[in-house]
Amino acid sequence: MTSLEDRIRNAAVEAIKDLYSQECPLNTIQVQKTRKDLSGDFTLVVFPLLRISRKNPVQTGEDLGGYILAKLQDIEKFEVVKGFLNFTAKETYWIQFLNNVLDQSPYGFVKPEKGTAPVLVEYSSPNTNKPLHLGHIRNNLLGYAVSKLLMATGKPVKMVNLVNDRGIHICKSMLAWQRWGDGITPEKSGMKGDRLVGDYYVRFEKEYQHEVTELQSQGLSKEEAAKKAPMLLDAQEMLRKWEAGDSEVTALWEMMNQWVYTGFDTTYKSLGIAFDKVYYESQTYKMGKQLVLDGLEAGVLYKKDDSSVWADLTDSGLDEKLLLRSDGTSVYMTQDLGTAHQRHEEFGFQNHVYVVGNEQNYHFKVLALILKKLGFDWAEQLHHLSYGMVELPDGKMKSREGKVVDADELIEEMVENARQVSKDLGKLDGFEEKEKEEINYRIAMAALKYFILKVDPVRTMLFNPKESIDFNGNTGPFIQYTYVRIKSVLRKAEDLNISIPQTVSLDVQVNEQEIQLIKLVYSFPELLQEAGRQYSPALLANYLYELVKAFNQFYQHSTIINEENSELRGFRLSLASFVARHIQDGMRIMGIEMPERM
RNA sequence: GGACCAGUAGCAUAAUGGAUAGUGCACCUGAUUACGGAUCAGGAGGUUGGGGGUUCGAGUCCCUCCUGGUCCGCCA
Repeated sequence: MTSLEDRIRNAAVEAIKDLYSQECPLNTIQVQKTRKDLSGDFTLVVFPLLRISRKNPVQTGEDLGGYILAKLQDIEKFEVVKGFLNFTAKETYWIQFLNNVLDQSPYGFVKPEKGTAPVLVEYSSPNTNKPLHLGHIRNNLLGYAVSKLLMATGKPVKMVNLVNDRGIHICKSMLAWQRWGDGITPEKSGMKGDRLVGDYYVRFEKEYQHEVTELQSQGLSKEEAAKKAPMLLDAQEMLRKWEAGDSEVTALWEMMNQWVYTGFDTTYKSLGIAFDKVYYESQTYKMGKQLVLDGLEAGVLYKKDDSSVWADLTDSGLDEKLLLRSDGTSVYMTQDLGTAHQRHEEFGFQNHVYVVGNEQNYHFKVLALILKKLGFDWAEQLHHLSYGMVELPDGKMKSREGKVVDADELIEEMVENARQVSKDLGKLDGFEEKEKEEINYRIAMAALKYFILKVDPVRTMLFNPKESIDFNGNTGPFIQYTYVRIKSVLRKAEDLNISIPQTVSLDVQVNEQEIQLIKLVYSFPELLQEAGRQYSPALLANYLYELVKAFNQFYQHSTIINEENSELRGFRLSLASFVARHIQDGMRIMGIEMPERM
């Protein structure tokens, strides 16, 4: 069925043809939702058409409004306010619309087309030398939600993770563990593996600073001291051994990385995220070299006297970028060129989304430019989903100063808070302990996830632990609460053997709140598409909040079960039941699960 | 030094170039012997960082300045 907005657009084109004898392209007709404080549902903006009509805005609006009203049966009336032509749809139009979507589940989602190339979403991408923190949480939640969002708009998605499991930072942890670990393991210490390894990374930095200070007191400059501290030299030596495949170093590296992975798995599981494929930099860090050599041969790259290889990006207003060191080895950029190429060969992706913080804006700009230089047209299909940092009320997180919000600790803190609120309200009294825990966990994660995802990704966001655990207002638990209340009503209906109709009568007298609710629902499919286009779960989050607010208004205003008119009661039950499913489906995109009671 | 991003009530945030800039928290006032009050209704709070420009119309686009952040490594 063509949407009413589209039919208004088409009718407007015809009207202009008939009334003014002019051709008017469809896309110049602007139809949008009417502001909610004015009467009407759809607004046709008249201003751009004045050139064609050669009349004033009000007269033009009247002309078009009269024509379109006569043409479209679903229009009840129109009104011209200044240069805006506002149409009101008939109530039966909305009820009919509801009837059409009642059985759609999930409503508004587009089924994935078979045989189309996937969208790759790379996210998480942790280093294996320390546990995940709040910044990673934003990354993980965004990556997962965007993936689900794209799936809901009909795109097949592959979620991939690129683990940075090699390099000097891992060697630092390894070295410190070797020296001071005394053979400790996660099992012996009872610590999560990623935490244990992270502690030795911190230990390294601490001891290293001692050495630097010591050297400085012997008269070296700060820079020299930082370069010549024995521990750093040892770590570098360890990295060289690792690259040479030294069996002892490799064994240590494998063992400690494994501890970290086990720890990460726990955190990933708490966050409810997963990947279709995991890449490891230890296996990809040499990639891309051949691409660069090919580029060199083709003359799009160049070699300096010391035989290092560079891309000249000055024609794009950027710098020169190193791609191969003078000893012929790859750098980070080279590796990313290689993995992008490999993934394109492997998946033939239609798009590749990189969920990476905005401090790497330059990197991804350069990545695309170089791929383009190398002759790969699909460079344009790469998209850097750049998100802002998460700051704390007292400023930025700083790993070195220990000013980080640990992911596991934060999650536990959120759960503890949910426990407290549930306990204070006494709503879970009499529930089994296991069930309580599950509910509190869902509430806690809803609070955390929603708090982070409702903010536009590009923004630097402030994470205030005190506010994030708020369960009122524009929060995840508020949305869950609305869902739970609906479910409670539906259970009650079932107990009373009141059935929920599959279709509702067009004759029911609906009220303002009900119409408002249906109109919001009507706008969802387009909103979902827009959220997908913008890679923005925030749009979805804010829609869902609007939706539950509208439902709460309806719920407060009208009785459902106790409504005496059975047709009206049926209508309200169908609407409520539909909204419950709709909320659940929408929240699931953001990785948020609904409790049945709370 | 160069480049990129952001700046919206006390705080946190929303707004395909469209109407009187929405919303939450906090603050004030009301509503219930409840289909679950973790709710709803109402109030107060704004020169959208400053200035200029484009447009019928600018928080949104352009220029400029201010503030904050990030990047510009033979690190990843």
